[in-house]
Amino acid sequence: MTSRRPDYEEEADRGGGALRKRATINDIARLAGVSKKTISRVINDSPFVKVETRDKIHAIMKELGYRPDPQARGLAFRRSFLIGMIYDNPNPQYVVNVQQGILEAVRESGFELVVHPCNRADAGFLDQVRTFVEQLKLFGVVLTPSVSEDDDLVAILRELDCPYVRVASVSLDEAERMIVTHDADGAAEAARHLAALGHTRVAFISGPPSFRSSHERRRGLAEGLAEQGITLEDRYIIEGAYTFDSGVACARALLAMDEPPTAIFTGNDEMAAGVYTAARDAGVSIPDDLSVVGFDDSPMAARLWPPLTSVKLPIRNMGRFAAEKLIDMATPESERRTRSHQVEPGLAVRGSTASPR
Amino acid sequence: MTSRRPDYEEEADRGGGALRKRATINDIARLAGVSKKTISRVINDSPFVKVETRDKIHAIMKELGYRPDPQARGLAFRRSFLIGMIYDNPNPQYVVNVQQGILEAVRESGFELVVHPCNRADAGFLDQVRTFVEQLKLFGVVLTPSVSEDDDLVAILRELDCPYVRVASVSLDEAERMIVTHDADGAAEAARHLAALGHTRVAFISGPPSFRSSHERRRGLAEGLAEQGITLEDRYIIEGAYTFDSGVACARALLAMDEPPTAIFTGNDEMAAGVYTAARDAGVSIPDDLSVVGFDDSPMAARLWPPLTSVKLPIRNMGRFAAEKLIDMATPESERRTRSHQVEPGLAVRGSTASPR
DNA sequence: CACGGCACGGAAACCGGTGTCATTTGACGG
DNA sequence: CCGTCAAATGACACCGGTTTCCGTGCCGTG
Repeated sequence: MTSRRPDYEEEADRGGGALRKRATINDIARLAGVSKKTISRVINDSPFVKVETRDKIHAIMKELGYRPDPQARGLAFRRSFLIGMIYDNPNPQYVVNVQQGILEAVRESGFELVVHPCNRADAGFLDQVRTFVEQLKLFGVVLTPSVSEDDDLVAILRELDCPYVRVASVSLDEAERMIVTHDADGAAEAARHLAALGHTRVAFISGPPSFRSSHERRRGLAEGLAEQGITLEDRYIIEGAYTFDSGVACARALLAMDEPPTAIFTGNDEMAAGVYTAARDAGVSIPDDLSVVGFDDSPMAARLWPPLTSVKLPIRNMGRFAAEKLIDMATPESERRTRSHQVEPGLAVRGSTASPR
Repeated sequence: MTSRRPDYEEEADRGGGALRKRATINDIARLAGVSKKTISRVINDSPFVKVETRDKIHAIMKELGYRPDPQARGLAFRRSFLIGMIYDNPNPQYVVNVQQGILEAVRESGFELVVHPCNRADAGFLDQVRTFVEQLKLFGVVLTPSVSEDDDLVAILRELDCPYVRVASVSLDEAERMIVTHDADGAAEAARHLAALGHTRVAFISGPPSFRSSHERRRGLAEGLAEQGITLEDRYIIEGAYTFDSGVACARALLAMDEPPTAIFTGNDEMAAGVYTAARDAGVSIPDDLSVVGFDDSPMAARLWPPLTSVKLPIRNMGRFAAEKLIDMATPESERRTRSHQVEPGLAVRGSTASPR
């Protein structure tokens, strides 16, 4: 039973001094000459309040700078006004982008964002997430890969009656609860690009197999190449971890092969950066000796030299859209602004790809 | 009065189904055969409870998986169990690093982290932050540059009786509330490094003047150079914005000078990456024609080519230390593990610096 | 035997809102 | 003028804890 203890003092003068106490619902009720309940109705936009009454109450609220206490409301509602972001992605760049998007949507909504990293490999993973959601009585959560693919986790969220939106490379749930990134399509586009340049020995450095995206991106690549009559050979498929270091290691292995690939497609830009480093160490020139294509089109892609060709994913928008969907679940359909939440990958062609020698 | 409205339904069946209701303090009291008050005492680690009673109650709590409701406790305490991170840094890499550090400390403490970006240039900036802190009744906040340097903001936090820790380049408050990064020392070390290599025409691309660190880093650079009898000339000082694009623009301007600098020190690594791009466009080779030193030693520094020499700041630890200090404020001094929270900058020397021709 | 500190108990109020259900108000038809 | 019915509002318990303000055994001490 861990618990925050307020430096125990059973009955003591809690200092505090002359804090101008904030107005409460009772104050407003008294001043307006109505009951608490009516104030509550106004707070919650009940249609059963006379317009004049409502306006008058609004005026009083404004004058006193009154804002209902989220904690008290939450206690009664059995629900807080916090949105959670649950993630286990080893790539900080990805995380911060999604987060920015969520914050954009959250900022104008009155909710706040609680971030919660986790590790699916931990023994108590599910319990830990359950505790997080249950204790905070989260209003909803955004799940990013790979936790977004965890059906056990989703089952818990359903049990807890906690709304969620999953960001994933393929659809795993009702459309209402999904932001689908169609990774395979993006990878296929990269494949077509490489094939058009004349590459036939194409390698793939995947992310960890626990990420659905790893498989989707490989599948897309393989299918895109197959369209052009090219085979993605098993010997050219190697498993990374979505980290820079793993990219270096995998690229090293590929470049050391008797018949090394002429192009490497990586599961994300972090690993592509690793390929750059390994190539330099091996005296292999990009793009002359080796073409490289990344995935995500993170800010880093344009900063590398040569600038990295990369499958473009609107990661930030994905976060924004996910949060908007969540917030929409709380908005009456009538007031919901219809907005499109389609995510389509593209390909940003830069200097890291060229025809093989 | 913006407010989350639960799709109004005054009296409706809120679905929910057969949710196994969680145990409350009353259940525990009944089962333990004691009063609520005693349970409350146990929750808050009151010393006025017999050991056996406490153990027995703990056992019952454990069996029922009881966890006191933070919302209810918060309502009574007039305080939540959330820690806020307030930032306005334009560099996402910096933000995500601090955040990771905070999360490390927070994870094992029972608190949760709410992130709150903001913009000091906004008209309602102070009110907005006040609302954030007041509404959430934050347990405490971590302030990062440049909002950490805003005394008006701090005044509000004091008024709201909200504990805070400021991360800044110089001490601005009592030691208990500061994580000081001594940016000037780091910059001075970079200056000595460049001087030792024989550079005399050294330029500085600063961050925005609203960041104290911009001035500190310049000061440190100037002083370090002065030690070696070198002057940091005004014409070589140029103002960036801590962003990649600003780095490109500033470097372009510097390289176009009649007598361009032989070395550029940038306020952060993002801008250093911009210098790389501008140098390439101008046909200037790093480090042969131009030495570059960054600040932060972000992961990107090692990925650039040539790898970037950079002043090393333990950004992640800064976040961790800040959060630990905050949490310490809630821990009785007796139980506080004494830990050192010193931050010392260093210099990671890599391939982007060499003697001028 | 009086006294004081420890370890609790009990009832009620409180924190600041919401849900339930009853009651009042006003407009309208007869 | 009265009955009716929907609209508008109120009284009261409740959400899950904490605090207040007493009490009461129990035990050790002088």
